[in-house]
Amino acid sequence: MKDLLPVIDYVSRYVDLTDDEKKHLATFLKITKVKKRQFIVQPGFVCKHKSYVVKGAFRGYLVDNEGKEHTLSFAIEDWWISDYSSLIYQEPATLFVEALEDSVLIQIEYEDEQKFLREIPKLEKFERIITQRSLAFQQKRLLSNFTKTAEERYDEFISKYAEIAKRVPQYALASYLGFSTEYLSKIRNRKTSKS
Amino acid sequence: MKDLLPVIDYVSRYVDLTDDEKKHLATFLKITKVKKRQFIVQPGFVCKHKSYVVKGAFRGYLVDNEGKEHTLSFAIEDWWISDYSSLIYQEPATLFVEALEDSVLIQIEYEDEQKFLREIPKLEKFERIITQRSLAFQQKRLLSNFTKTAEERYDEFISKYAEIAKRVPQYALASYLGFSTEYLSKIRNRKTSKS
DNA sequence: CGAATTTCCTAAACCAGTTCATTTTTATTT
DNA sequence: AAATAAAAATGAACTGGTTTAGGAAATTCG
Repeated sequence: MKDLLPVIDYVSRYVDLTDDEKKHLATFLKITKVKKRQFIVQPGFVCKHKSYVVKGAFRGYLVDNEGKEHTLSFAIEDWWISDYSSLIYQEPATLFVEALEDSVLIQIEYEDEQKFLREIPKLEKFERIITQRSLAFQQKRLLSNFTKTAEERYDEFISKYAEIAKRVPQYALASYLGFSTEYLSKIRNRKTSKS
Repeated sequence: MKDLLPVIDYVSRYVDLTDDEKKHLATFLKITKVKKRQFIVQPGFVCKHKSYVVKGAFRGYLVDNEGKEHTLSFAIEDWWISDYSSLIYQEPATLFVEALEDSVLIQIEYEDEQKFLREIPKLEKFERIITQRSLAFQQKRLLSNFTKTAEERYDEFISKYAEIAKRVPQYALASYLGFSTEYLSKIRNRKTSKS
């Protein structure tokens, strides 16, 4: 139970749970350890879990027809990650979700989640709120892609998510921001020569 | 009540409501008529409603620093529209939401929604599900922007949303797909000269 | 440790999509 | 039906970001 506290606490930020409810919720959680470069989601397989990062770093990405990678999301400590589409529709994933470091996760299985949403209706509210926030976040990202240049998006990311930028490889960052690694080098070069 | 049925039916697709609950929900809904070119959301003002389109067409867009427009969403009959960020955080909107035709809406006020979510907890589930679906949709759109060329995105949109493509102005469609109107003309030209 | 693999950087040619300036077509209003 | 405004088209010059191809660092792992 003690190891599962991070998720219990996370949920408690959004809804008040009784001790019984916390214990009940805990029975649905399980700890998973993964090594660097290991996949927790792969295209073709239905995504079975929603994962909370206790320790480590992850990256969710798609490989397109030309073999190019496009990063959809990162997750470090206290973030969640999965192939959202695959999870909610329980259809084969299109994304890879890969550990960028040796990591520790707390996972919730899809079927279990459906079960406890029925048993603890309060958690519906939790789900609704965090989904709404993800949606608002995604909307901002889409707009940022439309309205800003590559360099502006880079600057924005560095200032908002310095910690993530430090920990993930640069090709991953470039593919998250929507441009090539070569161009990222160019940007960085421009900056260091300026200052 | 009869005029409000479209929304009651919409909600009923996702959760089972008793007749009493339906009546209760109906008390929170109101019909609004708007003329073409009228705004239902404007930057600087807090977005107060979530709107369901009974009749007509809308477009949600942002105007960036250079004065360029970027369309985030369209809505025709049986779709919802609002400035989602502004609504859930109750902070000033960044988007315009404008009627593209004379239209009829059913609106839910923010405070009322908070109230009925408390009074009819079943509706939390409804909210969760539709928000999850919007999120999955947005994710696909982001990926499509990353992985596909302008022309591919155009083709995809035409085949998935023929009805919308027919009804909205082309500059709106171009700014939704993330390129200039001039380029959209070019694409269309390429197509007609081919066939 | 040392070899292999992964990651990062550089530079020149190139192209998808933009910008600018002007014209034609289509809606809207009186 | 004319007048005006809004939307769509066209073409030439341009640019932000890609591609290709190479070499230099940095990690990983036996």
